Amino acid sequence: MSNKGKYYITTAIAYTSGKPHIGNSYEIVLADAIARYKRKDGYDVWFQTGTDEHGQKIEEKAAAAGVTPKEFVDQVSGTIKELWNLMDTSYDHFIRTTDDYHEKQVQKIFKKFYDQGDIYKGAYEGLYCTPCESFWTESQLVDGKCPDCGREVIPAKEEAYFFKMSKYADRLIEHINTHPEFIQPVSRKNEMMNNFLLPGLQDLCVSRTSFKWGIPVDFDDKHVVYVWLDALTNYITGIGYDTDGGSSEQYKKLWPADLHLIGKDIIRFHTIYWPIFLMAMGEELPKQVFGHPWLLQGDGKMSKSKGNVIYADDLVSFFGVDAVRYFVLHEMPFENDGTISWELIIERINSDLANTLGNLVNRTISMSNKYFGGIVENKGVEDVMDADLKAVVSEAYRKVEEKMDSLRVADALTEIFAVFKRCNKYIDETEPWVLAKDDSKKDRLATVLYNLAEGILTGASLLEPFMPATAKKIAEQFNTSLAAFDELGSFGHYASGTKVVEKPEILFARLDAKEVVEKVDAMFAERKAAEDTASGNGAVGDAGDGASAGQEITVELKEEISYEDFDKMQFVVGEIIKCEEVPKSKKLLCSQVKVGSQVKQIVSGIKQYYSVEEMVGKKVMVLLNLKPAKLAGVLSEGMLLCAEDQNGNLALMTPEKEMPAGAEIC
RNA sequence: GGCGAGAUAGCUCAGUUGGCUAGAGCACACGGUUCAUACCCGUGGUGUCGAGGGUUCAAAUCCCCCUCUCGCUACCA
Repeated sequence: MSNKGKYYITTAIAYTSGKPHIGNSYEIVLADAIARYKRKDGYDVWFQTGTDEHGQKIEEKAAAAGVTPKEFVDQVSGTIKELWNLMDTSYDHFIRTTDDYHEKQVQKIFKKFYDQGDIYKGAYEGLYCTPCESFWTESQLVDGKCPDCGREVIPAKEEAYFFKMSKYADRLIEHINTHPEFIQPVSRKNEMMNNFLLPGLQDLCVSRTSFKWGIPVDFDDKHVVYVWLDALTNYITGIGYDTDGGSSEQYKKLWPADLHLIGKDIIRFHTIYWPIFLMAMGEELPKQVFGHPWLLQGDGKMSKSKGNVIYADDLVSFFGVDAVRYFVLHEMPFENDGTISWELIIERINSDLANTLGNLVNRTISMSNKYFGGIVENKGVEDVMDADLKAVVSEAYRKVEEKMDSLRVADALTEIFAVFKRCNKYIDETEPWVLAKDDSKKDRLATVLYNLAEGILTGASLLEPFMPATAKKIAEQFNTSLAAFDELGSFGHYASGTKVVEKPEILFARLDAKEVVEKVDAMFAERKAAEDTASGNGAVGDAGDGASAGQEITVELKEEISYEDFDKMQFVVGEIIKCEEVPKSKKLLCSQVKVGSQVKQIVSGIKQYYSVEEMVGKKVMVLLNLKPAKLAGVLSEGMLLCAEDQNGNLALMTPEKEMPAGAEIC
């Protein structure tokens, strides 16, 4: 096999706040298919994945579970690694951001940035906008005020380090413009350009003091490194990068990465911040970042509280690894989100895997046994109708290669299955059962079966990167091994005279949709019941099992305030006497609220949860003396108070007994 | 509000720089076949190519406008 050079591919590292659902697991399978394909295609592949383990959210989750953050992430990271293994993924290195070598380098990188002036300590005067919870630099202020809300900024409560993004912005814009392949799909490129780069990049706050679970800034231990700076560098620390110039041979060989495979939600971090960090380090930029779409659950929104979240390991227990790999790879289009549901998976398995592929192997093996005692021999008795089969089979590799080169993995699979479909058609064309009745056509029959075996094995060899176990099983049934890609252009590499297995193994059994769905429902019901019981006992520790239904909300305590602070705020009961949608806004409702003798106009972002009709007549809790502000051009003279759950659902606060509008809340 | 993407057969989608009777897969119906996992092969669509207008010999494909969906972003006092 020719060596086509190195190929370094990464997935995003998974955040260890809980068990990833099928939408997240999709990425590792996609990356694995590409990695296996490139390996087989003659590249020297390095495939890296791992877990992202720092941050406030993890600190909170660990506290809620009553364990240390490290214990928490050890468990979740272990779960994720098991899941990746279960999916039969062939990663070369699994990095954890809590690994020593990684933490050490992150500290050095941070220091280097600081020493060379890319990172500076945030100034103290007038640079923090409390309501926006945002830090601003002098240059970002508009007329000396917050560029977001236009109000006064006040001295920052906490110091922080900032990265001078703007310093590298022009270089990045230039790079993106001259490397159209850098951001895939291209529609994402425009989003990044129009929303961030062209309007002007803001400096990024790259340290935190509000929590401890992170990599400490070694020269200022009040601070921990911002998780994204920490996480992104895994791509280089994992292969031996050293800030001081002592990078490993492996690093020198592998960097820059050929492909960062990530979800479309984190494209911004990978195409703006990461390249800029690399520029600041003086390293090359990755060749390509592909923000893949998501697999969304079709039958109703996936939600933990409904207990219907689809996990990869559940799917595997029902259908087997390769069926799940096939589904997620096949169902995912290039640019739009894909859909997943139990019914869709069953349909795919039945039509493609059981009918087209499984049955093809089965009938071919059966005929070889029935007619020739299992010996597949090329007697060389050709017919004109063989030409087309051979053409389809021999052309397949080239077609698959073309799709894979542009990362069209789903289309590559379709090309492979075209081979199997052609084989099925060939059986009908040649009618082996008719040939079998005529002794003089014995050699023709043998040739037909040989051609079939050859076609199937070529398809199986192509299928190996996508469904490794299945491909191997097929080869075993034909008592041979899978072919290398560079053999596939010619027809006839299956050794004539090989004896196939006597009893064909069913590769994929046909499934009864109704039966499976019933079992699935039963499983979910059982699981939900078990969780309800568990949460009834007050057990909150579900480390590593994101399927938990009744998750406790972690309440983060804010700074203590005095009674005077509290007394400054004026809460009253208000009655909504009129309400209308704010034109040209997605979330805003504008209410006229009767507060005692006067009426205030208040704008609230609750359109998603309340209709205009529902609002009118409601008695609500109002913060009356909040400084008026304009929202979407409409004046708002106060705030309606709401409760908000972890999913962002809102509920208005109303008095428990009838109270008049204007009643003071104290 | 800003920027962008999309709206094609029951479902999921292809349709290159405008050009022959608008395609594929799945599902469905009928026919054929029996080696095989009730499987495989063949045949079957009168689809207003979201609505309207325009450019052109010719538009799903270009332009304008409208409706709806989605993404990113801002805003959710």
